[in-house]
Amino acid sequence: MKLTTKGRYAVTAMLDLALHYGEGPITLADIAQRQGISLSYLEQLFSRLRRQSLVASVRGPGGGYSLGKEAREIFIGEVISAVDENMDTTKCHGAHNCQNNERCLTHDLWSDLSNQIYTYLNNISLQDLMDRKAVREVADRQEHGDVDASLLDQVGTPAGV
Amino acid sequence: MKLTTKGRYAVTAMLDLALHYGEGPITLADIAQRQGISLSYLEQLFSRLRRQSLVASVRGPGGGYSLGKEAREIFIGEVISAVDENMDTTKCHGAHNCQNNERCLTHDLWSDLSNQIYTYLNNISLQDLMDRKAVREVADRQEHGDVDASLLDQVGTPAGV
DNA sequence: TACTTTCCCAACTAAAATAGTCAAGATTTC
DNA sequence: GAAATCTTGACTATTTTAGTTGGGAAAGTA
Repeated sequence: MKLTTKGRYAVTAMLDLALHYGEGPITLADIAQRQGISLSYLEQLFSRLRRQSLVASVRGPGGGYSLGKEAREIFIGEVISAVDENMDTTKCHGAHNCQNNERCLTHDLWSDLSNQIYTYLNNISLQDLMDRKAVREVADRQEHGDVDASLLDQVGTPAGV
Repeated sequence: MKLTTKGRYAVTAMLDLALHYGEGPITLADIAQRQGISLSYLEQLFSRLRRQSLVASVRGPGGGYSLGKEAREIFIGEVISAVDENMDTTKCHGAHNCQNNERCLTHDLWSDLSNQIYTYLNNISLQDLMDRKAVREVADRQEHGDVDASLLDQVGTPAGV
């Protein structure tokens, strides 16, 4: 199973797009700055998101990205699938050849778990996230940039340290 | 989040122990052969399982490993936690400093997902797995070794190919 | 037209994690 | 004392992650 920074970045960036809906195309540079994600890395991710029609792009000055469909029609699972190849936890990716071409002892366990996670993430839309109070608070903070000055010198410190 | 071969191997090996309960200590060599896992790698995993008292060991000839408590008291989540350091999906591992020392946009999403997975895996015991029909079938197959001869030359082929 | 802004794309790379191997040793049984 | 088994730590190859680099193509603006 893969649920890494790649998927987190993709969902975060998509949520950023959703939160700025109505302001015209949003540039990756804006997202990169607001969400603290490398611009070049975002470009890679958006290349995949675009291929899945999850975002639409406009080139040139004033251009940028916007959601490919409505926020309530885009589900987290889709976004993660678009950038990470799979969210399957089985070794054989659904085939039943995990061990010597036969099903391994725990095949169904991982298969069930995958379904569980998949169902969970495919029932949460970007709109659902936007409706959450905590998300709106963070978005507000990012918007007005009223960051406590005492924290500014810690920018760039690895998370979790 | 980490749900990789390491965790899968650990659960599979523990389930093997559970299935052979009552036969005295089981050697890692047996498990390695039955489940197709490298012996040295199993040694690493069991070192951690033993530190968490999930297994008990007996040295010397006739020795091996047995479950540290009853199969119905050992939960999948425990086993995975013992070998993988964490199954958290948040970047900050529960702290709220994901972005510039503040909570990132999607913190709660990953936090909720982690709880979901954690709850799921901590409600399935080894005994539950043993009670599953599919598991018993695979165990039977492994026991009697009646492997289709046409498959034998495919042993060692990478899964999923 | 020239210039700038933006998306687009492919190749490269450093660091970390994964999935092991290898070598030595400690216990116990026979 | 020899063999079987666990125990430990260090080493290693491969893959993945999380980027960087460098070029381009399209579109708007002067």
